[in-house]
Amino acid sequence: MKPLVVVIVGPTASGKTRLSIELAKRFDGEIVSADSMQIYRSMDIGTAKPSLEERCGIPHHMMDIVDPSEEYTLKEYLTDANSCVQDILARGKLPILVGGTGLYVTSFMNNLTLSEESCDDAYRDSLERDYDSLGGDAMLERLRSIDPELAARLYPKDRKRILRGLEVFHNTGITQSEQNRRALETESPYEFLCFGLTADDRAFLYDRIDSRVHMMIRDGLEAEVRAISSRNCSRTARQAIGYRQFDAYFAGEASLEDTIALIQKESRNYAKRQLTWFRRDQRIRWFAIDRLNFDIILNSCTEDIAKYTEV
RNA sequence: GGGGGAUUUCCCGAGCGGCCAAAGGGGGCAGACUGUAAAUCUGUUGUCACUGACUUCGGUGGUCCGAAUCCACCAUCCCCCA
Repeated sequence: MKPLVVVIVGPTASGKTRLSIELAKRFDGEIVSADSMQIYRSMDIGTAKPSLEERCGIPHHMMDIVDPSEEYTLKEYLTDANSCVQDILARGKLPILVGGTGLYVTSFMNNLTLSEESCDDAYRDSLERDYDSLGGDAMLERLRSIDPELAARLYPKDRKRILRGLEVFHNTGITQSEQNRRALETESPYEFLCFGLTADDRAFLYDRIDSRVHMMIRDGLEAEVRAISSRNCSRTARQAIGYRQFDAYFAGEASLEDTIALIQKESRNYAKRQLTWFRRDQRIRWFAIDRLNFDIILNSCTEDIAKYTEV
């Protein structure tokens, strides 16, 4: 029988952290974060990292492992998270993968294995310059000549994916389409029990998001962002919601009130995208946080896990 | 008390007699997305029996073959003079 990994997903502010900690207590588990921003040190308030008290002594992995000045990508995540999980299992504990970064979670569950890629910053810069001067259509054509399958799926405006497609081929010598096929060939060595948190009433979730942003401000988000933005952030860390929105405010071009509203809005939009991503995954067992109270959800999850561990 | 301006679909905002269910933006909704993913991109957004019909552009009543667009009155808001 494959070792069990419990997975908890859902949009921001749906209560993943709380559920994961309670489950960890019950099953002697350890948390493996699947969050692309909680990876970063000193980005605590804005990424809603659980405090030490909240963690209740439960070990949390894949959090605070990288400095904001460093880039961090899927490839690294998969290697790091895998060794975390193996380590936890080796110690006889239950790994609980929890996070809202759909790409990370899905890739982990599907045991995506990516080939080595040597980074070429000069090439990347030249691609960006070409895109800006030649335009999206020309770059999409360029991609079509090496990876027609990928190009067929993209629009000229999708700068990021077009350039990434070209870059991957340049760095590895194999097209992204081909690699994606190969990457999915091996099945995961783990058995997953996957729980999803959602809300039947979207407004309910959005209210929680809005008030959570207010709490972050109250807890000192502004100072945290100030401290970080004085250093140079990597292009991945810079993408975090709750941080980049302060730029206009610090430049004196926006009020704090507007900044808060912007962060709330972007968080809501993000939650919507997370839901869209996770909704298509048939392995997830969903719980509506606005219909079921926390204990009911916790007990359902507990039963499911117990069922698996007894066997 | 007198003079001028405004009122548009969820919001902002264009439209100034037919090509207007009404540009554009925002927001919403839906979707895609397995190598920067809290990123990036796409579709949709009056109603319905949906290649057509119906109800919308503050209200009422007119002019006209035809009005969101012109006229009259009413309502509300803004500005200027007193």
